[in-house]
Amino acid sequence: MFRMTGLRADARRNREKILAAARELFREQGTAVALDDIARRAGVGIGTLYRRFPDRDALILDVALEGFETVLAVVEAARAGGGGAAAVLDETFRRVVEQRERLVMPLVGGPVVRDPRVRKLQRAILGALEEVLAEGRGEGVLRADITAFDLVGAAAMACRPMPHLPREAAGALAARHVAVYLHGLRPHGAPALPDMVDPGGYLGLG
Amino acid sequence: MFRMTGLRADARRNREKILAAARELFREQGTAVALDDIARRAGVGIGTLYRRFPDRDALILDVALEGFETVLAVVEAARAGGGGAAAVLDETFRRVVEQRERLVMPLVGGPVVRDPRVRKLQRAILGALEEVLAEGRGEGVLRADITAFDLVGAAAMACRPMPHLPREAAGALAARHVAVYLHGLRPHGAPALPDMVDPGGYLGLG
DNA sequence: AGCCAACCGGAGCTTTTCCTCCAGATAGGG
DNA sequence: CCCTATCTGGAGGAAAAGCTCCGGTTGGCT
Repeated sequence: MFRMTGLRADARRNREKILAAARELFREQGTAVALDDIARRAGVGIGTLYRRFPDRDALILDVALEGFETVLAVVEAARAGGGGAAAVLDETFRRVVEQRERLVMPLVGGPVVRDPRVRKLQRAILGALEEVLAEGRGEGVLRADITAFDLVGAAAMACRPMPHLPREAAGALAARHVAVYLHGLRPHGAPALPDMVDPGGYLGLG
Repeated sequence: MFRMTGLRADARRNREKILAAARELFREQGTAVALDDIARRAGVGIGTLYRRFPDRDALILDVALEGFETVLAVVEAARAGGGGAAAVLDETFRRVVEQRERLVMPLVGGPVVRDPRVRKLQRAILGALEEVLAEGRGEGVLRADITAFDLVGAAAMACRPMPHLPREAAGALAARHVAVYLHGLRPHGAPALPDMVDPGGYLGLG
């Protein structure tokens, strides 16, 4: 039989439940949330959580990794879908908003920032977006001074947790925001942007 | 002598230090952060924190209140500055980004949402923005389907904490994002927006 | 079906956080 | 400068969270 990972089926299921609960609670209360609460919301024992994630940072890291993987998959799927650069960006942001509750990249200035797998995913995401931008500039549908970093930042902002709002309202807000932002990316009559500052490394989302 | 509040000078100073530390830590780690940590970062004893803020919710509420007050002041100052609606929005968002580290409205679906002072400030902010929008539509410089709620949401997104980035990089990112967003608010060639969903109450930022 | 390596849950010990209380310090009016 | 109402910091008991360990359960191979 095909094994997705080296884990047994029940273990894999529980791992997913824990990650889902962690995503929710990180978004609602931040990464300082009690691990007991995460286990409780996941419906597993605390021992199960600690077996799979030796400490808080390991859990944060895995949540972040899945988030970055999802983003990369979204960008690649949008590119594979074809169309011009504008269409690719539309599709990318549409899917980012759709999956924003999964895109929890806890934004912690800790071990996550230094993890090589995270950095590799970041490079892949930025690289793919840069290619899209290059195309778009060639087609004249995108202003020239936008960087891939701007786009990742925009995605991060649109994915901002808003746990005080009903889910659909938060989703609608994000979708509308992104629509305006994308429209603002067009070169026609665009005023100059403030200077970029080197981010020096890690990019994080919601 | 003029008393800003009923507090003694040292008490007022410490209150500010505690709020500043709380803002930082809420942004970095979320509202579940240990209150001891907040007192330590503020450089005051834990007793001082508890005397001023009887529990976590009181602290969260006061941080939120100051944030909403700041936003309202920003909007009103921008309107007082004059110019057309577009200029008012430019100025509003410029200052929001400038003060984004102070605009911590913890986004917790708890007591904050129900506090009457918070709701009053929200109404004032939304009301002021609606007037600006009405002007802007009259002048033809703003697309007609944008709501005040969209604008508050945009501000919240731009204020998103990004503690993993150097401060200047995060600021530049926010400023550039807002510039693109504002450009996207112009009606020329704008595609239709997704439908709005009623937020049902509380609005929160950063 | 039968077996066993892998996994589960939570009791329970340790560490941290919560919160109260009060002896000593200080602002600021007279 | 002195007095006192107000404020401070941190010790310390209670409560919660962090973390480990092991008896019992279960998936999945044969």
